[in-house]
Amino acid sequence: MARMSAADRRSALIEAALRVVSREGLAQATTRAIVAEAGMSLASFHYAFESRDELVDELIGAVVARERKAVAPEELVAAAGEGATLAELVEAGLLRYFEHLRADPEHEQAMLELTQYALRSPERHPLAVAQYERYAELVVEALEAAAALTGARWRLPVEHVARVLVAFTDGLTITWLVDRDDAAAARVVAAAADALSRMADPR
Amino acid sequence: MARMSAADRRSALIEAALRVVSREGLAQATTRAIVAEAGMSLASFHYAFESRDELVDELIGAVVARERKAVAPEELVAAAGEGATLAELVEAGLLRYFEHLRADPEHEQAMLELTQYALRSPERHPLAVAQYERYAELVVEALEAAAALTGARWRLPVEHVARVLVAFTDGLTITWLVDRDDAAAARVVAAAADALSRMADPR
DNA sequence: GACGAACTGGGACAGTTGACCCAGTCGCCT
DNA sequence: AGGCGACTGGGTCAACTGTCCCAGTTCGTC
Repeated sequence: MARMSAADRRSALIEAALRVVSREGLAQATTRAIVAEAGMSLASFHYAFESRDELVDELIGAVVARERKAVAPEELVAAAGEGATLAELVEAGLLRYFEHLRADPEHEQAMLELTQYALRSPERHPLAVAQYERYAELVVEALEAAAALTGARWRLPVEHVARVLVAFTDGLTITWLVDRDDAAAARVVAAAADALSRMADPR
Repeated sequence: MARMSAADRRSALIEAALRVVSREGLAQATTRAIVAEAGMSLASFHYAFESRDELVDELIGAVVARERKAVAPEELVAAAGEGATLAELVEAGLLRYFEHLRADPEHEQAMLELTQYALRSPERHPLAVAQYERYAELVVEALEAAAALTGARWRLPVEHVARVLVAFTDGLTITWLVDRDDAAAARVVAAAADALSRMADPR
């Protein structure tokens, strides 16, 4: 392996770890599997990280930090049409997320596993909380943009609406990962969009 | 350890395994941890089961089979009041589930972990599918009873409605396990009940 | 009470895993 | 060019885990 700085090595290992976790699950993401994926020796691992636990913690932090807006509101308007209602916009956004899930199911499965892992120990629980706060944050932006675009007003604090949407999204994710039923997922999306849009007053 | 039949031993081990998984997670549910919980020796384990994998598969089957109606419709009527609407009944049912979740979060977390474990290997995927089919089945019964009690009629096949409700329930579960925010959970419940009840025509 | 089969306990073993150590090599700075 | 600190590779270790074996014990049946 070529020489690289400790910082580069850390991120290379984190990338490799994410690939291993996605492909084979967290339990199979041993130090050896990760360094093999990254093409390094075991010593490099412990040169860059104190322990496997430290890497997993960083991995969670990294995936959370990288989580990007799945939806740019402008695109949604393009997708949903010019005079789209709030419900239509929300539905278009959920469908966008669903496409993302279908394109890379293993990634979402990895996220779920990382959440569960974090939930298992008190000192890591905050990582899971941060992960979901990040989700909520992204959703808040989207919901505000959607309301602005349609002239609607959220009747509840938008953070509350976002939290509900995050829950719906999670349910959609798990159930689809289990049954891979696209039509059923579409019904969840429609119901969620309907419920969500009722939390706002139209313009 | 007293003598017991292989069948008794199998179920005792499965019970013990469920306790270990709930308390410490699937990864920590080693053969030794399980027999310690059951108060047996390691040899008894492999006398009763071919392998740890076999036990885990049986465990999934067992928890799925044991999954009982969380809600008896009559109780819900009592809880929601005599002239309750469909939406109120659905909400009462969801709240009943939520109380169950609050009373034993570790159990629901264990169920989630078992699902994810099953999702990870093709030959076990059907176990997860069966698990969710069982959930849907229970929900179907409840939804039909609720519709009958209020004289409402589901506009979609009730199986479709059930699948949506299962997804909402999962989302509620995960997000609450993460943030333990009861008020936020109540909002999810209300939104879900609203969305669901719109899938029916009132009497 | 004797007998065979069912059952049990303790120990053993090989494979895996996280961690680490040390001798060596490389790249940068002076 | 030389030196020093950063980095690397390979080997090693103890702990843990799943599995298995075997000598012994206990139970139901005759």
